[in-house]
Amino acid sequence: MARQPTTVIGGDAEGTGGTSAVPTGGGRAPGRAGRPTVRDVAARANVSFKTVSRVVNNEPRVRPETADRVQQAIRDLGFSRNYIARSLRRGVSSATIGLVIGDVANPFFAAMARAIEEVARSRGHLLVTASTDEDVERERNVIAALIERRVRGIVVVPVGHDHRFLEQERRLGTAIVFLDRPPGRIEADQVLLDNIGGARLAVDHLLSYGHRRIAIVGDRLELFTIAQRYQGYRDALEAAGVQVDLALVRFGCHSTDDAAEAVRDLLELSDPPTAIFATNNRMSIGSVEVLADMAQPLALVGFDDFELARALRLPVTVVSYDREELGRRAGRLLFDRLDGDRREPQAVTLPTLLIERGSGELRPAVRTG
Amino acid sequence: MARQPTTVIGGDAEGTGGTSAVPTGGGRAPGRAGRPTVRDVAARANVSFKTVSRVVNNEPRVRPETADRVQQAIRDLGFSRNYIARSLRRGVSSATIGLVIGDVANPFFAAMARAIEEVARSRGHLLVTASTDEDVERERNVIAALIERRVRGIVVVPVGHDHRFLEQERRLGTAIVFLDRPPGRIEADQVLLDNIGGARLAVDHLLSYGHRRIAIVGDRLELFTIAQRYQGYRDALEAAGVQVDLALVRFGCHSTDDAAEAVRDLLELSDPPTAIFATNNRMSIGSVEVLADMAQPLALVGFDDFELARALRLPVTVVSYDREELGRRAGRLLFDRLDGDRREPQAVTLPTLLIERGSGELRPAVRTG
DNA sequence: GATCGATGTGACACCGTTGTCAGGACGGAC
DNA sequence: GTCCGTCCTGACAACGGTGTCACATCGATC
Repeated sequence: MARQPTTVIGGDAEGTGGTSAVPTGGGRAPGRAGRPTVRDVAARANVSFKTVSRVVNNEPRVRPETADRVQQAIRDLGFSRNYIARSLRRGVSSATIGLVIGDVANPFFAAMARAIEEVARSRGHLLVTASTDEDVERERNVIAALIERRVRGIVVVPVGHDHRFLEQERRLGTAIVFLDRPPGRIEADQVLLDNIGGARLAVDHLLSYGHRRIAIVGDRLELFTIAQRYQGYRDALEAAGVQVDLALVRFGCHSTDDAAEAVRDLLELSDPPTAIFATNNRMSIGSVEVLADMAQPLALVGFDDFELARALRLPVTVVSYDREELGRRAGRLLFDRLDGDRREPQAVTLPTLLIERGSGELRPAVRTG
Repeated sequence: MARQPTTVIGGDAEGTGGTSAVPTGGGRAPGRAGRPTVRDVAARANVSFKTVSRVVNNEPRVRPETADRVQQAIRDLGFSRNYIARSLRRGVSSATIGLVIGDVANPFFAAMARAIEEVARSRGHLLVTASTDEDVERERNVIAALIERRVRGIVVVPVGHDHRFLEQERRLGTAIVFLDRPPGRIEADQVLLDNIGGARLAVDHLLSYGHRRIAIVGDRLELFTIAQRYQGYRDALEAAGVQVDLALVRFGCHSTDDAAEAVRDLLELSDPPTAIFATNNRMSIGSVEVLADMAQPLALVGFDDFELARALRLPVTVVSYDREELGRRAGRLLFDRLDGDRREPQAVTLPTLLIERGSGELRPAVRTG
């Protein structure tokens, strides 16, 4: 190792004064500046550039000795096939698919991204992941950017409610699969979760432990998944002959703090709930922070599992599901389309599962009014 | 909405029998099959295809009326510029950069990915993210795939210990920045964490609370970051005049369960530790699961913060740092290079920070031997 | 009225591959 | 020796844009 690179701790990388360029190293570089092309390799191996192409693509009908010479030249020059030119010529775009999600840093999306990447990898494709921050305009921009780059397909967790602009794209050959939320105003492939069934599972569970006053805490009701879970909540109560008390319905919470606040507020009611259904993991976490400090905590079931749910002071019972499977199914559907599947748009709905950990198995406390 | 898409719950998407193709819709499609090109637009707008190119690129010197006509034709045909062709001609690759990490589903990597994506976005670039699963061969394959696609630069959290194969790529114009771990056998830009300093912070903290028998629990010592943290541990002890007791040194744990096992084992020693330094968040979680059940828990400081660390039964004191900043710095360094920065390879090291939550502020229990 | 510069547009080559087709070398059958 | 088929190789167009250069038009200037 020649010498240590300049070190800068913290701060805004002060210049080091040095202006020496990165050493250009030994003379392997091809004649012209820039990357070696098939022609450079051809010249070195004394063949036509078409023959180089044949070798690179493992086409038959190349004499072994010729192929060896070409391979050697490829190694000598550090040639790497230009996928851009290849894609252009082939008409089909680079072996790349796009993923449009709310935020990669959110574990929910990250798990799906990983699963889709895995499917893509098994098909020799790379994955371009773009975050929308749940912003409709960004969604459109990002999708346009992916289309300009001619990705072969796009998996999208949609934000907007009008995706007609994608209809034409689909006709032109870009496969599109909607994930976790349905498309707006077009028919298209979609992979969703059984939100209604999952919510029913949660609420039925609480009902079976004797609860009748069950609160629901959730994010914005405009979000498809949240609306669905509310639906399931109402269905379960109705089926049990319990009337929905709107005083126990709290939507519009976004952060864990919002949820904690809502729960504290519920506890102040003259006729407080005995159980809480939290419609996503942020709601669960916010709720459990309040409940865990109580001598006789309310029961709690959350939708969506989260790491450490079992390590908390009050281990949280949740409605869980397979995040990876969601991504995997979307990925498979996408590649099926690319393989020429021409069936009518498919809608896949994945099941949920209740995991008992304690918080959901608490019985209503005896009223000490 | 015409009719509901076919619904399939769970299982392996049984065929629906239907074979009707997605309707091809109204006649807007260009003359030939496939996507409209500049030539199609030109024909419709009665201009040369070069003029279309001018309009698309906002070049000056196009009469407004002409531009309007072209814009209209673009809308009519649903034209989207082919970035692949553009890239080929421009010589510079599509506005895309690559990110090579262990696993997107790991929150540590996901946070960095998000930060890098944000930098890329502000520069009009998209991000291709690829996971290596910490496998050396996959690392090489993935990097080769990125290079074939001519990404403009690559940020890599390296696995292997020999990256000489990248030296030539860098000469040929691909910017490369190493993140979180240093490159092997080449000099290159790198953004690292102050692992040694962070470990000293943790151990000094425990020493200041009176601990002398401090155990260390960690993953494989071959991992750069773990080795560095071990170094910091030894430095701190040495500076305090405490000799390292190898009985308290436990490496090779990978899962949280491994860590819990190691901690239980440490407790069985005839002269057990009074405190534990966990070298990453899995180790912290495994340790805290054991400690939280003790009447008089050992003190614990972990390296790397994790969600809910404060909501656990025993809130965990950690050495934290800014994951996003790690990614951001790497992204900025990358784009600086793409902007023509020719300084010698830079090494940025980011600082760490101790967050007190309780577990690290426990004093040694009085021996009741 | 000729000259000039600015403006708007088009013709054409080129980026680095792959697809098509043509053709030379060689061996076997007649 | 001729013919044919197989095997190997090369010439050239094409993919869909961008860069360069040339040219037509037009108003201003002397």
